[in-house]
Amino acid sequence: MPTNRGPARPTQRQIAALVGVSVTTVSRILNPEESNPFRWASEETVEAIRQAAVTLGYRHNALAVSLRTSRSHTVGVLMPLLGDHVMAMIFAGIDEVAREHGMMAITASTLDEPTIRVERSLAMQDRLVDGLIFADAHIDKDYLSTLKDQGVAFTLVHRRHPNHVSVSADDLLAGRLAARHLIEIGRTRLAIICRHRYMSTSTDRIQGFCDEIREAGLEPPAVLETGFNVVAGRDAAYMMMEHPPYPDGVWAINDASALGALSVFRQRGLNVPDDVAIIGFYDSPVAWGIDLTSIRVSLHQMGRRSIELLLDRLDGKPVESEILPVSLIVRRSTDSTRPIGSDLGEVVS
Amino acid sequence: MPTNRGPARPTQRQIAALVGVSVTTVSRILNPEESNPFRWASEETVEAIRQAAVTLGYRHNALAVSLRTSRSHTVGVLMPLLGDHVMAMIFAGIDEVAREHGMMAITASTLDEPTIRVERSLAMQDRLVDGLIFADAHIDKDYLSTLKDQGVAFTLVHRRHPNHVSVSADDLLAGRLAARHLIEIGRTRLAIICRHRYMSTSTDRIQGFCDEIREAGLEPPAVLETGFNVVAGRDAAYMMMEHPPYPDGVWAINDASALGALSVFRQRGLNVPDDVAIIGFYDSPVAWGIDLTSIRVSLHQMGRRSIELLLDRLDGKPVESEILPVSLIVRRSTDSTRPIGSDLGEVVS
DNA sequence: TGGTTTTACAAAATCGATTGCGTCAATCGT
DNA sequence: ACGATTGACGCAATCGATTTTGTAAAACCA
Repeated sequence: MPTNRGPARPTQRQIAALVGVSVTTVSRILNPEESNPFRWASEETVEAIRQAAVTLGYRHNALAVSLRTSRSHTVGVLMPLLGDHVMAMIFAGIDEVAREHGMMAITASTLDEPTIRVERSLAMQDRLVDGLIFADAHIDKDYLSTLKDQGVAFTLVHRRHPNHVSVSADDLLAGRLAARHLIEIGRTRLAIICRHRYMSTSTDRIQGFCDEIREAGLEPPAVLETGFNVVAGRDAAYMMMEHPPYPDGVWAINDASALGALSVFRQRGLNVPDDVAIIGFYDSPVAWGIDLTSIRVSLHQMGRRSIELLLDRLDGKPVESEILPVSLIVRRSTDSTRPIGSDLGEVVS
Repeated sequence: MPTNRGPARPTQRQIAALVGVSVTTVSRILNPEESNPFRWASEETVEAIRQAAVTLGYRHNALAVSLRTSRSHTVGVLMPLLGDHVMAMIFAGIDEVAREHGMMAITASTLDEPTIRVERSLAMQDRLVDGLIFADAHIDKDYLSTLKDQGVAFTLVHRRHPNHVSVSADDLLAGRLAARHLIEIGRTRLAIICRHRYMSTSTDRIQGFCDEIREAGLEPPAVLETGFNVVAGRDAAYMMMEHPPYPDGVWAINDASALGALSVFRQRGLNVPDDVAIIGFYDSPVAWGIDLTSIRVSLHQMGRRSIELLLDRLDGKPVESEILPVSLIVRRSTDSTRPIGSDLGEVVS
C-alpha cells in the first residue's frame, strides 16, 4: 500500500533548516494572518525565509493549519439535490462569495432524506467546517435546533424555517402574484403543481396563492403534490385531465414541472394560453425557451446572501433572515400577445 | 476573537481516560480501516471503548486523520463554471460515486482561466486531496503535464486531452450524427455555433461535423465561436442573418445556445425547421421544452466514470480513457412530423 | 551605570489521531 | 520444562503548523 502522494511537500521545518532559523520564526513570517511579519524577524531573515519558501515550492498544509487553529476556512453546503438548476445556481453564488473571502465551499446532497442529512452534516462537522448552509430545511422535523444548541453556526437558504436565520424568496408574494395574474386574465378554475408540503417553498407559495384567490372570492385551487421535475409535471397534467372541468389556470411552482404539464396539454390538443394558462417559477432557461410566464428571483443573489450572513454570524455580528424580491415575468404561456422569446434573465455561462 | 466552535468535541484521549486504557488502544479499536479490532484488545475492552464513544458522542476528526495518514478521502473537482446544467449533472454523478466509496467530492470553479485553475488546483492540493478531476482541460496549455510529473493523481472529464486519461462523449461521432441528419433532411448551407477552440468539446465536434460534410461533398460550414449560453446563441443567429444566403441547417453544440438562436430565428419570422433546422447538444430539459433535436449523452454517467477511473488509479490499477456513446434524438426542430413533447431524457430531481 | 523594555529568535507544548516498537503475561508445542 | 508464540496493551514518536513560554542581546531611560 504505497502511501506516496507524489514527492513529499516541503514543510516549514525544511525551510527553517535551510535558512538556519527555527520553525517558529518561519511560521510567523509565513503566516498569512500575520499582518506585520517584520515584528518577528529582521528584514534579512524575513527575506531569506520567503526566498527559501519560493525555491522549495512551499505551500501551507491546510489540514495542519486547521487542526491547530480549529478554523478550516470552509463552509459546508447541504443541498437536497445536486444537478438541479436551482441548486446549482445557488451554490454558484455561495462559491463566489466563499472565494472572495479566501474560503472554500464544499457541498453534498441529501436527497431530502433526514437520515442522509444528518450523516452528511456530521461528515462536514468532522472536517471542522466553520459553518453550514442548509438548502434542504424541512419545516416539521427540527434537526436544526439540535445543531443550534450545539453551537454550530449555520444559515438556511431557499427554504426557510421560523426558528432559524434564512435567505429565501418572497414566496408568499410570489403566490399572490401568480394568482393575481391568473385572475386578471380571467381564469377561475385554478390548480397548483408542487411538491411535499414539508418545505416552505411549497407551503408559502401555496399560502400566498390561496390567500389571493380567497380574497378574490374564487374557489380554492386544486393542489397536486406530484413533484418538481418534468415527469412530475406531466403526471400532474394527466391527473388534471382525468375529469372535466379542466383547470384553465395552472401554477407549477417550478419551471421543469411547468414544462411537463405544458407538453401534456399541447399533446392533448389544448391551446396554451387560451385553454389553459401556465405559470412557472425561477425563470430558468427552460422558461425562456418555451416562453413561459414565470416568477423571477435571483438565485445567485440568494446563494451570496446566505453565506454572507453565515460569515457575519461567524464574526459575531447579529444577523436576521432575509427575503428576496420576486417579480412576475409575463410571457406567452399566459398572454398570447407577448412577443416570442422575450426578456431573457441573468445569463450564467 | 472567540475561537469557540461550540462545545469541544470529545477526543480519543477522553475516551481513553474514561475507559482506563491508552489512546493507542482507543485509536486501534475505533479506526474504521481496522478490519479486526479484536486483534488489539479483549472483547470487554472493545465493548467498553465503543460504549464510551457512543455516550460521549465521539466523532473522528477527519483533519487529524488526514494529517497523519496523508489520505483525505477527498477528491477535488475543478469545473469551468458551477451553476451550469452540464457541470451540475456531471458533478452530481461524481458526488454519487464519491459517497458510495465513503469519500467526499469538493468542487471549485475556474472560469476557464488558467491562472484561477492553478490557484484552485493548488488550494485543493493544500487540503491533501487524494486526487483531482478536471472538467476544464484546455488542449493547448499543458498545466496538467506538470501535475502529472509531480505525481498528482487526476482524470479529466467532459473535455479530453491526448496526453491524459479522460472520460468524454464521443464528440467526433456526435458531429457526424448531427451533420448526417442535416444532410439527410436536405440542408446544404450549414453553420456551427460553438465556443473557443481550445477545448476538445469544440474541436472534436467541429471535426466530426466537417468530416461528414466533406465526405458528402458539401461546402464546409460557417463556424461561429460566440459561446455556450443563450445570449451567445442569439448573437450567433444575428451574425448569420447579417447577409444572405442564410444557413438552413444549424448545429449549436449546446442546447442553451440553440435556444438563443431559435428564438432569434422565430422573431425574424423564419420557420423552424422548414427555413432553418436546428440541432443542439446534451438533450437537456431545455431541449425537451422546445422540442429541440439534440445529442444525448449521459452526463451523470460521465461524472461517475471519471471518478471511478480516478479511484482505480489511486488503487494502482491501470486506467484508460473512455468515450461515452452518444445518440441523436430527433424532434421538431429538424422534423416537423415529430410529435410534440416526445422522448424526455433522464430525469434528475 | 543600573535597571527596564524591546527585539529577535528558540525550545517545547499543543492540536487529534496513527503507528513502530516494546512489554508482560498467558498459552503452546514438543 | 523451556523456548516460542500469541494476546492485550502502552510508550513515545510522528504528521505540519501554531502558540506559549523562555531567554539572550540590544536599546532605552534617567
